[in-house]
Amino acid sequence: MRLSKTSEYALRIFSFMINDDKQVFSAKYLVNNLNIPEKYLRNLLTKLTKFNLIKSIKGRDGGFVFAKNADKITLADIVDAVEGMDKYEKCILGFDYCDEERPCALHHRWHPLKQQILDFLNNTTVADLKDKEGNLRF
Amino acid sequence: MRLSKTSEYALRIFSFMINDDKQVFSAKYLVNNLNIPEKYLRNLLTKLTKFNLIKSIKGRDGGFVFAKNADKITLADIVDAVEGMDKYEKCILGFDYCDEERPCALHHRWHPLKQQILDFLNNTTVADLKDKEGNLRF
DNA sequence: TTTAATTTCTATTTTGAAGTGGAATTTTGT
DNA sequence: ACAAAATTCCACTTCAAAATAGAAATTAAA
Ligand code: SF4
Ligand code: SF4
Repeated sequence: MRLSKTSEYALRIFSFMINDDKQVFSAKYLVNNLNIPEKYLRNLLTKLTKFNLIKSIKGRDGGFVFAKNADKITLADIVDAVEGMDKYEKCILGFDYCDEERPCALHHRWHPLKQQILDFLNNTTVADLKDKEGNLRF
Repeated sequence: MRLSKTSEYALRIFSFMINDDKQVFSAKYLVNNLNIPEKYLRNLLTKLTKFNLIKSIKGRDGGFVFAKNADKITLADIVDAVEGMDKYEKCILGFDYCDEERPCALHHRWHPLKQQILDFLNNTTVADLKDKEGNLRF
């Protein structure tokens, strides 16, 4: 699998937030803890805000909080906001259209696997990223 | 899944070749049948030649043929030649390293799926792309 | 031997993702 | 009111993938 780098960044932001005790996460705090270029991370946070995945609190002692409950934010939501999910729903051979009636030679082998990937992205939520054993990395 | 566009092109080349009766495929013939920019396709063909997946026959009436039996060419071989398989073996969160002892929060859910994808790429060969029902698209 | 049909080489341009820079704006604590 | 701490906005740069361009080299048919 190959998500865009920006999607990886975004997932790591949520993975970090759900596993940290803080309530409000300032950009500075995230910069210090995630290994992401400062400016790029700040832009990304703004972007995620616009897609209503996180909320921003401006001004002193401000920062970012989840915009909704963590179990309502799926990985697909995040990827979709950042780079769009379209690519992942399309053909592996890059054809313009896809006719289920007359599929390409890879269809039978690829389709079930692709479906599993989409299910994974659609059904895994940020809440699922919470470390329950206190042993994980994020 | 998201292969690079160039990998998609490459897969389509092989998918087309295995399903066409011709023995030798000139670049011109491929250009006419695959929807790929001419110059880009030509460059790609020489690249695939260098990786010994196809062989080139120069001069008049020349073209390209499989360099080995189609069931010895895996999808992973093709992707690896074109863009490298590294990315697909790495972490979904983009961490620099991956410690199996202390994995990230997604590991348990993602790893089996990733393994299936790698198996798919490693075990599917060009021969598998052959249309046996005379009904497929390529 | 000539010629036409090919592949090959080297270089450049375009495009979109990733990354950077700095000023403007908002809000809260004091 | 003031200043500090934060987000937001707009513009620019860098980098790699994708696409393009044209000349050179190779070969076999006629
Ligand atoms: S037929 Fe299936 S595998 Fe082939 S391009 Fe369409 S969706 Fe993809
Ligand atoms: S722990 Fe597993 S899922 Fe997480 S980065 Fe490593 S390989 Fe990927």
